[in-house]
Amino acid sequence: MAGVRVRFAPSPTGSLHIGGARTALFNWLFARKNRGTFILRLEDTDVERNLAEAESGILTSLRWLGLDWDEGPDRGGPWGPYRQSERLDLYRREAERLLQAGLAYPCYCTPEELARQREEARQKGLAPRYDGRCRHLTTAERREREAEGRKPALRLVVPQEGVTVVRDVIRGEVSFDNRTLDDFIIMKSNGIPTYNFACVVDDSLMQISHVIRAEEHLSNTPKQLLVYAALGYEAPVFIHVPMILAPDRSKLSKRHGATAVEEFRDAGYLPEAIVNYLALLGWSPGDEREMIPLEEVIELFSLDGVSRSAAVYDVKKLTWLNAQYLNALPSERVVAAVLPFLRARGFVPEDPDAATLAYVTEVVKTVRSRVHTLAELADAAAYFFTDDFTYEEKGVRKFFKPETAELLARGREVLARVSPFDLSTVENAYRSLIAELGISGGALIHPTRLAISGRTVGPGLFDIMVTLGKERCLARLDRAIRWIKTCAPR
RNA sequence: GGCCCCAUGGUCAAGUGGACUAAGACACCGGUCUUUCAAGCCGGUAACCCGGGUUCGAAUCCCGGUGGGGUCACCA
Repeated sequence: MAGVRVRFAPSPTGSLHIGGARTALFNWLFARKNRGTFILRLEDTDVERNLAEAESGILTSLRWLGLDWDEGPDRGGPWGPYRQSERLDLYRREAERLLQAGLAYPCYCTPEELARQREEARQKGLAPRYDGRCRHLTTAERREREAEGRKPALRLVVPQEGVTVVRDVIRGEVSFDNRTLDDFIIMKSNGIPTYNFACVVDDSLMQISHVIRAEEHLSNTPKQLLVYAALGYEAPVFIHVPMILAPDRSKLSKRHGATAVEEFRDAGYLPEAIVNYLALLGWSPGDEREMIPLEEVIELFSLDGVSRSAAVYDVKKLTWLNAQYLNALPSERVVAAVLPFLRARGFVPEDPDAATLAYVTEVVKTVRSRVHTLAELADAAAYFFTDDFTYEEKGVRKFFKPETAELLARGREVLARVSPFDLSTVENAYRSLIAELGISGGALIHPTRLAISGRTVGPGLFDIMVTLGKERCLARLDRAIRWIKTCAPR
């Protein structure tokens, strides 16, 4: 497909949530698949709701997910600027054209008056549409209102008959009776355009070829089509993708727990897993795999595979996929990702040296198959970084008997002589001791695990030992022996 | 409420008139492996919203109903 130009156009009123991320992803995939251009545009025309930090938060989330844009507010591009608040003169120019052509007109009704009109209509059981009362004001009447100091909003002249047909790649032709539409506002009285106007002006001027957005915008599309027609611009191809719903089947919102990309990041999810999961929500490559490398997703991506029905997102599946990635990704990648979590817990310094990094790598390899998130990984690995841990109470009851001290002392003795301190040598030595003592493996292994990790569950004991290193193992055994002698329950 | 979209297990989904006794995955349940917990492996429970058509034949096409969702702002 030649000349594909798509855009993701969030408004900086909050953080990027997974629904927005999925829309951005589909746009990005479509652009990359078709060697097109992915544009980021900020729709910051709502002065009231704009949040100062929101813009950088959204950009950060997008970058973190790996969804890079070719044109955008931070890097410019041939059709900029890419912030609507910086394009006001463009909208005014286009609005003026419409006004001159008689395709738009000033409306002097105040928001209060409009609210009252809507209320009245509702009382009568009518649709709350604007009745067009300012449409045929004479020049004198307009002047009169201007004299009162009224600042007009601008409305589009909408035909009161016929139908507007939206041609959507996924949904086919969707018809809207023009009588269900009204003369909607395109420029607010403060000189700032409304969404349906700014969006069309920008998509036209920025040469957008395909508008890929969530289905909630489907009913906006006939209005926008009317704007395209009035402006004399050709409409792009529309693709309304299914929405992502919360587990209770309602629209995603803050009260549904973690929904923002940064929340998932902070909870220890990998961008690889999130992107993979999101790609599969509302789209299917047609094969049976769940884990698909991004490069392949790009290759396989097609609008044909996008479904029509809304999808409920399932954190459990995301979590499962995250665990899959934790195990499949190169360990260096996992190390890099887990470092912030280790720093936050004070386990590694701000700027770890090569030896520390090598150690973290071993820890990651030892622990990663039994956790689902980076946060869990860091917690599960705590005893690899600090000697300051307590013994799990139920473990103490079960495995730390007075006579255990002697058992651990024997283990320590054997361990002290082990060389080299590698997996097979350590295991062979310990197993020999077990055989010699004529006890079950668990009888020695469980107390030892508790002694060196403080826990009753975790990686294989010998893996822990080797990763931890001889000195720390011996020290911890000594400490446990002392502890049992002084505080073990009788 | 008007308008619009949608409808396969709890969830994501394959399926485009016969190969459907309906795939796969998550979750759940069992088993297996094991020093524990995971992971892995093996197995199991579980779905075509309902009613009419069309057709030799319908999960698949049509109509109606029901259900869910979206949208009706000087928000985007």
